[in-house]
Amino acid sequence: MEKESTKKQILEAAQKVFTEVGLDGARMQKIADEADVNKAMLHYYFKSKNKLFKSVFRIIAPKVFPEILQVLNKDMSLFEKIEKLVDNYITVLINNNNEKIPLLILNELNKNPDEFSDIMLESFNSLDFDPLKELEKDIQEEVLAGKIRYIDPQELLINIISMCIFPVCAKTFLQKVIFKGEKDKCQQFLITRRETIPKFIINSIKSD
Amino acid sequence: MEKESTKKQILEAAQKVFTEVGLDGARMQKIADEADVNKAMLHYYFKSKNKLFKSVFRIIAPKVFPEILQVLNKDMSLFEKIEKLVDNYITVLINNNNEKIPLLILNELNKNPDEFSDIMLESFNSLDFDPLKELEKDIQEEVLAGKIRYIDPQELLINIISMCIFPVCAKTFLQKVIFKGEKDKCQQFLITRRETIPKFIINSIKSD
DNA sequence: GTCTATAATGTGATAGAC
DNA sequence: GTCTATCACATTATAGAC
Repeated sequence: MEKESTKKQILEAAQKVFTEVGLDGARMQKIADEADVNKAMLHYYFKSKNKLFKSVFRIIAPKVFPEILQVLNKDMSLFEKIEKLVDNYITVLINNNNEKIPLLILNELNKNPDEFSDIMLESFNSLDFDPLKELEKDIQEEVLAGKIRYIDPQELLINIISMCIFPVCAKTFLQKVIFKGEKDKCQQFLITRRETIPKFIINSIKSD
Repeated sequence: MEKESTKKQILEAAQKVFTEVGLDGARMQKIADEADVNKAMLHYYFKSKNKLFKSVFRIIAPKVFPEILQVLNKDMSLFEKIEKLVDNYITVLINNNNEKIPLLILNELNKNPDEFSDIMLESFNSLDFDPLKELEKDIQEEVLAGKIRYIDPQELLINIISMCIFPVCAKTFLQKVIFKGEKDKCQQFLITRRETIPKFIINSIKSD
């Protein structure tokens, strides 16, 4: 019988280290230290570094992608859905534990598509509805009601996600280059995006 | 006297390997093989792996950030500048040699801000004008002319960059999850963004 | 399940001949 | 400047006692 607490400690420590320095940069000893367990325990529970990473990946991947999209299946107007979707993203990504997750996922997906893109797809398919179909339906409705111009649902979704996620991935860059070292202003900017992003998007698609 | 061709071969091979697998994932032997030179040559010319990486970083960083912004200093209308800026980004990023550069930069900037953010800042400061000030001026003009609503220049610039760069970073993900494996459709989508992004932005800021 | 000790390997870096 | 040979070390992984 597994001791769940040890396993959980390892997974949490591993997530921390992997998000900080990536798969290649991570050291098993560092993870063991963070988890406050013996290094041999890592192999006892997860066999290898790669398998440990996969376990972490399976936990974090759905957080920043399909889970947040649940809101698109709710009983709301398109504009409300956009506001709530952005709100969810900013809330999740502002969290210190989560802000480095997107970059880690994009990276490992890029270096090893064969190994990881199926995991992403699985968690996407675990949704009990198709976000793009749902979005298309909402868009059609609002177009018919004369409230918005038509926009391709893929374009809309990708624009929303880009504007939510990219600035978080580029936080270090923004702080230094765009906000000239004023970290507070940068953080404030990211928080304010809860309002500015929906405004920017809705302005773009609403009928004149 | 240095033999320039060898040095150049190494830098090109290093860029290739580093963009593919990152700093930690890269192997000096692999770089030597790609450059078709002896591994000892890498140390002869660049002392260490870290210094080689820094040399590469100094070359690639300006490509995706300050160089492209030159267009903001041209004699064009705000709308024209937006169109040209997006066009430049898509052109550069569609190129196979460049598409993985943004992710590499964001990553190493994140893992080691102290070491790399100054390099980014230097290349930004090498511009002979301030892109944000210039953008602010253009925005003010168009607001006075009644052509657009006011938008914070930082917000505008970051939105543009987000929508140009993020989908390229997330290409593997988009291919698999959003475009269900249809790579051609995904590539077509990225190319079409030359037109859809400016349209999306201009629609958002123009006066009703 | 947990630990120590150690094997097995990979890898950045250098010395020294040419 | 270029090469071969090799060092020195870090790191994943495992064997085996408790």
